[in-house]
Amino acid sequence: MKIATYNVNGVNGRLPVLLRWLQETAPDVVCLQELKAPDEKFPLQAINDAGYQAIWHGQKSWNGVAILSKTEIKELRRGLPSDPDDTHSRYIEALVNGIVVGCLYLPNGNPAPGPKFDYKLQWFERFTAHARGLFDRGIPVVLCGDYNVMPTEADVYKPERWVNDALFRPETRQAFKTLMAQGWTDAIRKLYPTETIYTFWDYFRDAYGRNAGLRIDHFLLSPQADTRLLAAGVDRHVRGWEKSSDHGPVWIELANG
DNA sequence: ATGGCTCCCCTTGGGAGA
Repeated sequence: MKIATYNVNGVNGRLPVLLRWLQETAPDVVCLQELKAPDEKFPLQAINDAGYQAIWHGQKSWNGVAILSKTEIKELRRGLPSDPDDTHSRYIEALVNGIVVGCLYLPNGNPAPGPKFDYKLQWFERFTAHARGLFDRGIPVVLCGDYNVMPTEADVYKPERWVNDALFRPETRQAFKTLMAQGWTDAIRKLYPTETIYTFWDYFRDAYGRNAGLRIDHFLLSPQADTRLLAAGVDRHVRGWEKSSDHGPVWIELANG
């Protein structure tokens, strides 16, 4: 069973690239972030025609998350618990094939310090509290998406340039560590502990051509999912396509349960 | 330190992204 995550940076502007990638790699489940579209503008017909069911949580202009699946998908929740006033569409969760799949788009948080950074850290705490509950259920859980965190210096092309950035500040890395301390497995780092692997290359200065990237899209696995991990990777070449997102798709392969 | 590029919007320049 192949599960992928892809920050599309605009689901409608990205539709040709998204469909091409779906056809080429045929994941069973796909988590999308940054739809940048309200619910009524989600391109359901094209996604159905590509062979996927979908649930989505949209928002005009910003954010927005979705889960696509080739098989039956049961929505478990949209939005995180504990802040009904949060208007950002950044989390959606479903049960697919006996696996809980959480799709997240963690806030960027720049500029830091400031209210946006505060919101990022608060969102991170709410997410970590929710993750605790999922972890304690003792079932296969996959939490994937754009975490907007480079966990270590190995995940940044030039760490010294990013020390004051909201994606790499000590508070942000500490929040990620606190989450991981619950017992989650970082799928990419488990299989490739020391390799340089990026999931994002910005649009400026030929960052992709220079491989000046960041690893910010992650797969966290509960122990019951981790024991089924067969493979993981980044579809790096997709970033080189015409009209690409600034992120590349990331995926894992799990053994059948 | 800045700005480079690309997305979105009741667009034509601004906010946000990372």
